[in-house]
Amino acid sequence: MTEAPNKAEQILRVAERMARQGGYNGFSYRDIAKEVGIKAASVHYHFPSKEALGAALGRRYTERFLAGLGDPEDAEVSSSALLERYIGAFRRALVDEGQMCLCGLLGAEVAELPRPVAAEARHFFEKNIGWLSVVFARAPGERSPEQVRAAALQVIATLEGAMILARSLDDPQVFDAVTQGL
Amino acid sequence: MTEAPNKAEQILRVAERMARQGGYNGFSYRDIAKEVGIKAASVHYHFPSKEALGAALGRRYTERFLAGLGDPEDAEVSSSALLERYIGAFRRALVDEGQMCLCGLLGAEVAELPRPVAAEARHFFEKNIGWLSVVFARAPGERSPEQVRAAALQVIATLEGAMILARSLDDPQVFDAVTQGL
DNA sequence: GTCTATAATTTGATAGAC
DNA sequence: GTCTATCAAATTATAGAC
Repeated sequence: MTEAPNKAEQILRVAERMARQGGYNGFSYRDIAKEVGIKAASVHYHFPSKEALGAALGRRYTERFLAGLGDPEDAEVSSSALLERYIGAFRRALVDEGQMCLCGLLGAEVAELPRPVAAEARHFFEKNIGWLSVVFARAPGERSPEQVRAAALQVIATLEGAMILARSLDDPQVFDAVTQGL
Repeated sequence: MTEAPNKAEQILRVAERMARQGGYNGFSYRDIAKEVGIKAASVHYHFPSKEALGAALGRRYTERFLAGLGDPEDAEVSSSALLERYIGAFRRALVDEGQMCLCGLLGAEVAELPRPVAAEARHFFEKNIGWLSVVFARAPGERSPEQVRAAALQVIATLEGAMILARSLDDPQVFDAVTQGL
């Protein structure tokens, strides 16, 4: 059974969905409140400022995303299977949830975001680079740390771009056409 | 000599720069007016609605971007040189101008954009796919139309993602690390 | 924790004078 | 073409009652 989520959790869920459609400026306290079934002032009780809410969204998204990926050092799973798992995480977000990667969208807007929110977007990517670097370091073949990092950056960039393309062209198959190259 | 731009052109320039930093909801008529040196009401004379302004921004950006790429069938230039030119166009936008690709940012926000604006973002990508497909069809080697299109999609996705990553990590070298894989 | 009430500002947009 | 004046609505945020 899924526990009945508390209000803070409900707010985060609703806000995340909205942020992943329209970005940081694409949702308001009133929008969230209406959907959660409370008043905007009550949202401020849980998240005093929008900047705090935005940062909480980014933090939560990063934690959940990384938890879903599992341990990149797991000896039971091959490095190629881990890469497939990584790609699958983005694919699910796009195809099943019908949404953009939260931190991909925030990253695109990063120049105009409050610092704490921008910091969370950056943190998401640093963590993702770390995870993929472990995977690529495990894969057979000789590679320098720079090459490992570059490979990680290439995968992340391709996936974020694939989501943008698939959504702009309104065609989920575009995502698969792009990722077949990974 | 550069001609003194008329007001509509000045508005478009200022608005584009703002949109490429913060997205469609990241600029206002007042912001633009202030920088151009007129009043917000005067901006409405040139662009009656924000949706119309947003669509004009996308159209203009796409035209300028494609014009800068030149003819993909130019026999004087090799297909590999054309690909480098394509990558260079994104690199300049990021490194020299310090900005995101307008349509990459709009594409990320596409789910919450007014239809005419979303249509321009889509149009940008369709045109880019067309341009790159001509280049890849010219390159040596046997490829199906599907493979050509997939290669084009992969390049575009990688470049848009590379911009997001480089900006989020505040490190232009990330762009080069990603594109060395193309 | 949630509410009402309200503040202060910003937003996109229009009417009409010049 | 640009202005002043104005609008209605939306925005983030706070104070204080319950």
